[in-house]
This record gives sequence, structure tokens and C-alpha cells, in this order.
Amino acid sequence: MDQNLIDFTTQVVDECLPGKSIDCVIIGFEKQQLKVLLLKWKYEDIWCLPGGFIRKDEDMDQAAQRILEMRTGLKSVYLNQFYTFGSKKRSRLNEEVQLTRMRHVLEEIHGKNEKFVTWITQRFITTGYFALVDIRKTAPHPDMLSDRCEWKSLSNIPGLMMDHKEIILKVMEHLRVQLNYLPIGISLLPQKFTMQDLQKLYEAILKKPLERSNFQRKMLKLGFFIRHEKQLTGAANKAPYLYSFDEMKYNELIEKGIGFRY
Amino acid sequence: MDQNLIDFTTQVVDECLPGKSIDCVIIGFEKQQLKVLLLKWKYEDIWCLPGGFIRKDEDMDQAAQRILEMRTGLKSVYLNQFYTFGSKKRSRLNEEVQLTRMRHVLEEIHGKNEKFVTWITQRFITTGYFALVDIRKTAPHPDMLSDRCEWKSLSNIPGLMMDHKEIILKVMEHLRVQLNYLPIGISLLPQKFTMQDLQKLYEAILKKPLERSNFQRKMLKLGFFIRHEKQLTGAANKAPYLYSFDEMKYNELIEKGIGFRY
DNA sequence: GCAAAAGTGTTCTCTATACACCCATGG
DNA sequence: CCATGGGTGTATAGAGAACACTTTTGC
Repeated sequence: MDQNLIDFTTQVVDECLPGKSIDCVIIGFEKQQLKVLLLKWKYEDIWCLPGGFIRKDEDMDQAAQRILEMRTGLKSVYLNQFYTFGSKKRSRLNEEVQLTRMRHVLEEIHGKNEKFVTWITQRFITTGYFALVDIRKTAPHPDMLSDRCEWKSLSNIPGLMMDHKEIILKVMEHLRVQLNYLPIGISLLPQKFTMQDLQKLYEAILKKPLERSNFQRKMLKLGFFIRHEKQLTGAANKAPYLYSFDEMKYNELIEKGIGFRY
Repeated sequence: MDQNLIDFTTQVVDECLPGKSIDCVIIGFEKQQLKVLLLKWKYEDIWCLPGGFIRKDEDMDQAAQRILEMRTGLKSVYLNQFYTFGSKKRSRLNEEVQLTRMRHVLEEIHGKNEKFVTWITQRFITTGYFALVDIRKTAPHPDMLSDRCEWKSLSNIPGLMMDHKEIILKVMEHLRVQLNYLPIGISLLPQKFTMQDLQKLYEAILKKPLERSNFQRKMLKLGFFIRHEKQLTGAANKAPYLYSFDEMKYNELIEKGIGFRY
């Protein structure tokens, strides 16, 4: 296990571009709540976004893809770049507070690969990517520096490293503004879902309630839904229809932007 | 003059972050056409976006600000990051074709500062910024590697270095999608303008004609225009009113996004 | 007077919104 | 029976699109 860490840090220093990183905001939707995938640092109570570095022989987009796959097991999901964070204060881990908080991990590595600690504590410019995934299809997996990898509700984010909180906020703003051009429905929901699921998803992103009956009619009029048999929920009320997307039509419309006002 | 070039290249290598650059798409509007500010390489018939590097002690945003000011003389105009280009093929100048085309410049520098040529021909990741400026207030100024700095019509862009054409296309797409959230009117037009000017601006960005009378009414209803005396154009027709923006109201609405459909 | 562009008006359609109403389900 | 949430209907206000009409200007 120790050898793994040494190999990993050596590889990073030798094969990756210095001073440039990628952070992924991997977003899911479960129990009517938006969630984000986070990693917890070994030994310390501090969390961070799944991130990584760009190999010298790899496109930045490929690197993001690779990082996403390593943390979730997922290939070919919606993944897009949204912003690059370049504040001069952005040095990975080298701020006083950070150093103190991550002392244990860095000390462990320092004993094994001093070069890596120098490499990783320099100033970094990070490019943020966001992915929209179906939580139920993911198999979260921590990286070499973390011991936990979990879905956290957006309304209840733990203490984050550096500016990672800011990065998440930026994504949420991006989601809201670009909503009409993003395949949120098809990416975040399970194959079959109810109109209520979809509405709650929109409400979570827009952070405001929408009128139930109008939402349903507006959505259905878009014409990319397939209606299935009803689902008996066991609740004391009428059972809702299940829907799925006509993927062709859905993607076509999302490309152009569904001209919606909320 | 030679000493300047040596000083410049030495400074860049010593004081800037390696492998990271900034390219600015500086956009203006004149004679009812969108224009972009471009530089022409010394000795060669190849053009490029105004760009530069990030000093080790400077935020990325500050660097973009500095580059913009050096090329246009402008401070505090609308300037925003829009995308980061990280293809592995993105090495500044080191592709065969590029090397051939830029032979003269590189040879000149090579004789004076070999280190710089190595530094600048490595793989670069560049972050694109776009600025919206009033052309009439700019004083274009070439950089150390170029001998011309000019406004070029978007419909007639000369041969560009590397992926700079792609970068410009990406900006235009961004403008279209984000239109309701961008202060295009106040940034690109002179202080006083006619409704036709504004309409032509929107049409240039959206690349489609808009209905004159409806455009006028919709715009005026937004409530951030100040109407001034009429302007006699000398043409054989009714003189149009001049307008300016109520900056407070304009910026407020742009923040939220003017809920427009075109 | 005439052509051309500006400004305003009118009509029709479509959308958004609010809310009423009935339906299905389990207790 | 009732309470709860689902699905559909309807009425009203406002936005968008097309186009008619009038006004102003220089020739």
C-alpha cells in the first residue's frame, strides 16, 4: 500500500503538467435533492472535490474524463468545463490554515516523496468541470489522498479545502443560467421517473417552487416524453404515470435550447 | 529596440507561470459590424489574438486586465473569462506549419534569447477572456512580437495562428447563449445611439434579422433608456431619436438577465 | 410629390399563471 | 367516508409576430 503511494506521487511529478489541475463537480439527484460527490482527506476532517492533474500527453478534457471515471466508474456521461480558477492565492495546500489542517497527510507523504510535497504546494490554476450523473449507477471510490468518497447533499456541505466551496457555487450558478441547454433530465434522473421527480429537480436547481399543473403541461408539450404504465406508490393517493425520455428528440431540443421561462 | 526584446523575453521566462497563457477576444462594434482586435506577427502574414502570460504574483484576472490595457489603453471595461483550451496539440508555435510560418520572428529571438524560444514552444493551456469595448475609445498598440494591431471585421478574419479562429467562434457562441446576461449595449455602443444601432448589434450577435417595430417597442418597455433630441442624419427620411442608457437600471436588469426571446 | 426610414397602432396567436375541478388510492 | 396527490380544464393577462398606418426628412 505504501508502495502505491510512492508510485503515484512519483508518476504525478514526472508525468503531469505542473501548476495546472482539474477539479470535478460531479452532480447527482436523489430523494429529491441535488448532491455532489466529495472526498474526505485521510486522517483529517476536511473534504474536497475529486480532482487530479493533466498528463503531458493528454488533452485536458481527457484528463477530466479519466478523473471522473476513477471516482465513479462512469464513462460517457455529460461532462463539461465551466470555469478556470486562477487567483494567486490558489496554491494547493500551502496556506497556513490548510497546512495545519492537512499536516498528517503531507507529513506521511513527505517521508516518502519530498519532491511531491514541493510540487503540490506550488501555486495552482485549476479548471473546473461539472458532470451530471445518475447516482444509482455510480460506485464512488476514494483516491490516494483520501479515505472516503461520498455523495453529500448540496444543502449540507461539509468543510471544504481551499476555494472548493466557491467552485461548487459557481457551478450552481452556471446550471441555473444554462438550464435550457443542459440535459439535466436525462442525465440526473433514472430511466423512468415521475413528473414530480422532474419538477423537484428543476426546483432544486432554480431554488424556487414551480406550479405543479402548469409545469406538467409545459413539459409534456415539449414532446420528448414517453409515457409508461402507472406506478402504485403505496401512498394514499392517485398513482402517477412513469415517464422516460425519447433520447433523440430530447438531445435535439437541448442542443438548440428549450425555450423555457420559469 | 533590440534591448527591449531581450528584456521582455527574459522577464517573461523568469516571472511568468510556465505552460499557461491568456488570450483576449476584444470585441467592438462599428459601422453596424462586430469587430475583433487582432495582432499581425512581425515579418509574416499571420495574425493572432492579443495574448500574454500570467505573472507569478498576479491573479489570472489581473493578467487579462493588464493584457487588455496594454493593447487598447482601456481600463475597467467589461472583461470576462469564457473558456480554457487544453488540447494536447496546443503548443505555442511548435507545430511544423507554424514553425515555418513564424520562422523569421523565432529566428530573430533565438539569436537573442534561446531560453525564451524553448519556453514558448512548449505545450500551453490558454484561458480565453472576452472584452466588450467601445472601439472609439481604444488606441490599439502592437506587442513585442507583432508590428500591427487592428480591428478586423468578424465576417472577414485573416489567417490566424493555431486555434485562435476556434477561440473566436467559441466566444461568439457564448455571446449568443448568454446574451440576456451581458451588458452588450452599454459596452459596445457609444454613449448616444439610435435604436437601429442597437438592433443591428443584436442582429450581428444572433446572426438573424429582427422585426424593426417590435424590437423597438420591446426594448423601450425594458425601461432603462433615456431619450434625447433627434439626430438629423442628412438622409432623406425621418430623423431617429438618440438614446443612452440609465446605467443603474441597465446593470441591475442585466444582472438578473433580461428575460428576452428573440 | 416621392422614397426611405422612424415611430406608433392593431390584430392574432401563443404563453404564462392562477386556480378550479374531478380522479385514483389507501386508510 | 376522508385526505392526499395526480391529471386535466379554463379564464385572464401579457408577450410575440406580422403588418398597416402615419410622420418626418432630403431630393
